Amino acid sequence: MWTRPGEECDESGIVSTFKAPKGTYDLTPPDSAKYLAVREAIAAPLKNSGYGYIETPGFEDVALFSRGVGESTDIVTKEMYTLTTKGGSQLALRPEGTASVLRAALEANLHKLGNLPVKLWYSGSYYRYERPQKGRYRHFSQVGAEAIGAEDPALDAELIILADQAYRALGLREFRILLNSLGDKECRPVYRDALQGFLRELDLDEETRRRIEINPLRVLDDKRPEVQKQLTGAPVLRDFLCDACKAYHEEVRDLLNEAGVIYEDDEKLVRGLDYYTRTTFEFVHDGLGSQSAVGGGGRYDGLSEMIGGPALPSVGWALGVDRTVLALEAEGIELELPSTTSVFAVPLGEEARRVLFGVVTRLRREGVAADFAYGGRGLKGAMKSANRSGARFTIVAGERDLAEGHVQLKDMESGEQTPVPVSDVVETVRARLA
RNA sequence: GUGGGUAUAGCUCAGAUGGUAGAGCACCUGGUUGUGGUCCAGGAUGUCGCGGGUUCGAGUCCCGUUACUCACCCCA
Repeated sequence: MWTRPGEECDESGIVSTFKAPKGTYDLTPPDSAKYLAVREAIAAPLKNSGYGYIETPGFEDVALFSRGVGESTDIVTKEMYTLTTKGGSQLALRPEGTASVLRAALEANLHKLGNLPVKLWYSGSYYRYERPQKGRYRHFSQVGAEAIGAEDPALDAELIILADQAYRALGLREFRILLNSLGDKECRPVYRDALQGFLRELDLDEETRRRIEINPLRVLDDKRPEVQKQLTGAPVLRDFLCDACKAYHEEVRDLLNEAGVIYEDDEKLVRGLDYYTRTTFEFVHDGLGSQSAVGGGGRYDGLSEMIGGPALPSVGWALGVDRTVLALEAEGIELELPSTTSVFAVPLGEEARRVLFGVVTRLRREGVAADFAYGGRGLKGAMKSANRSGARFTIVAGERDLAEGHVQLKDMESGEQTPVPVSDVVETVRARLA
């Protein structure tokens, strides 16, 4: 029994090929460039608005998530990748970013350095054990932002405005912003009771009835028509908001209006993480199929205390990188990514090889993106590589040219080729690229 | 966890009623012994997902299995 590279045999002799694990995928060139650009586009407005970069481990104590995200959520009860270390610690691959970032900020005492709110942004991989489908993967990528330690409607508005700005900068137009307030620890429990009373009278399956007792607000989100039909006339959270929550929410809405950000009030928007209070919002895109949320977030005034910290009212969001890329594709948007290579060198023969390799090295040291025809292909093949590289210029040289002390500099757009002395190549190229 | 769909060349896919595989794109070679992108001519490529069954004969029919995919659920 033999195998090809990337294949292995099991004991029965069956050949299998290694593949990315279920629900994951690899980012490879050229598509990977799009993901980098999306991450950068989302991060840019944050960097420009006082948010500092934070990076936390890919795994945390399980209890951080079960206490933070919430025991009643599917994320914690069904979707975490958990493991026990050799030392007996219970860890989980992070299913979301907020709890980790807050934990790290508390641990580093960032909130004691003065200057609240602490504004942070991050970018990384997250893991949830779910049945994969379009836009939903077991390993996914988010860029997030958190503003910790201030209760100020302008902060809620700022974050929504920055996300809106990021999406618009990417060229997205067909996304919608859904906005709601979930109330606080004063008014939400009253609403919860009223809603439970209403829901218990309905004809629902067992699973949903269980949800009524654990997290009744999420029943409002059920997509099944037979459920939605019964929900007409359900008590609406808006009617239960206390005066403080109402005023806060109105202020957020006013600020968004003044900023010209278009949003929709959606009193059924609840979101699946337990820590949210007051402002919640979601960015949805209708071109993605079932997984329409490209980003979401909200205020989480109680989370810090839930994980053992002081009272630190905070607000944040996370945007899905994978889903944002899907949204771009759905709108047919091609990002204008600059060519990665400016100059491509094609040597003919051994001596030219050494000379041009030196030229390429000098170009790179001068900050010019340059590449080289490796592997000894023929001239034709090397020119093909030059063309594929997207380089504006190709440098060709063989014995004939070197004998005269120059190389051929070819403009790949016009096809024009001119001899340039070897000693002047770097300067000439820099001048013509400028 | 529950349901549906799909699986043929590197990619996208065609192969009514069973008769042992095709297109477009991509790739390679030549036209141009030192020049890409256009054009012309030519060329290579498949255990038809895997295992079993029916049949003289299976890419095609039946059973099983795996993978992928979409939707429910959940969410970024």
